[in-house]
Amino acid sequence: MRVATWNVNSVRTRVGRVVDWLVREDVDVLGMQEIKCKPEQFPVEAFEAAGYTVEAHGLNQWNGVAFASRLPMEDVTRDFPGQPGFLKGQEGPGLPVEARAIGVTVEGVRLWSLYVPNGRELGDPHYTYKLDWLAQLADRTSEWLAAEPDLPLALMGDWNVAPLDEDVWDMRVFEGSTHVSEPERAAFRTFEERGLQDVVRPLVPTGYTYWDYKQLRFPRNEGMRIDFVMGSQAFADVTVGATIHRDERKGDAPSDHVPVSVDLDLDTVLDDDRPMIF
DNA sequence: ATGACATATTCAATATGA
Repeated sequence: MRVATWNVNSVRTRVGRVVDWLVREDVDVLGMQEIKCKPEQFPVEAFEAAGYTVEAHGLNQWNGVAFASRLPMEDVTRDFPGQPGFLKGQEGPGLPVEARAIGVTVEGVRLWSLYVPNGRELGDPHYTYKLDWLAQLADRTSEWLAAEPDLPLALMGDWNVAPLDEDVWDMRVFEGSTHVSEPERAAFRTFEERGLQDVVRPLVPTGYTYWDYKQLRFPRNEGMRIDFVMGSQAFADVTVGATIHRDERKGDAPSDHVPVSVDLDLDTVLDDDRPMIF
């Protein structure tokens, strides 16, 4: 089974590219971020014509996440429990929850498509929101894995954090900026402490997943690695391949992010106690 | 110092992005 994540930066603008890529790359399940539309505006027909069904979560022109799958999707969950909300100029609980998380189960694998808040600037209320959002998600991750230690689970999406210095082209440019600050990196590492691991980096050690549209960032390869597939041990155990699809940043009207895919071998048997039958 | 570039929406000017 091939699973992928892609911040498409408007699915209505990108529908042709996205569906072409799904078919060309033989992708079974795609988690999208920044669909930038409501479910009723989502171009489902193009996906269905290619054999995919869609589960979308969008409230307005901002944010928005979705799954497209050619395998059945079960247990569709919009928002994660305890997901913090945001409203400009206001603080505290009870704020509107943005469309930044959707979970589905495919072939027994639990998948989340996540669009982590940007943070805007250090000290901005949106930065606090980002850290709270990640902390709450980490707590849910702990609870999910405590309940089901052998669950193949992946949190995938646009994390809006560059965990390592090498994940940006020049750390000097990011001095004092979001995405590389120690609190954000600590928030990201929390997921590793709670039992998840980046299943792509060991297989694809270098490469960016995002290049700004401005200032010739892509031609100069001045990018950032901020899109990740964070898998549980059971998910990592069945991961047999990974690809950052850099070529999707080329050509007409690309997203500023490229897709990241992982290949799972769900027939892999790792249980040594199981009798072998030939 | 600003904008660049791209996307959305009350189609014009603003919000958002990383």
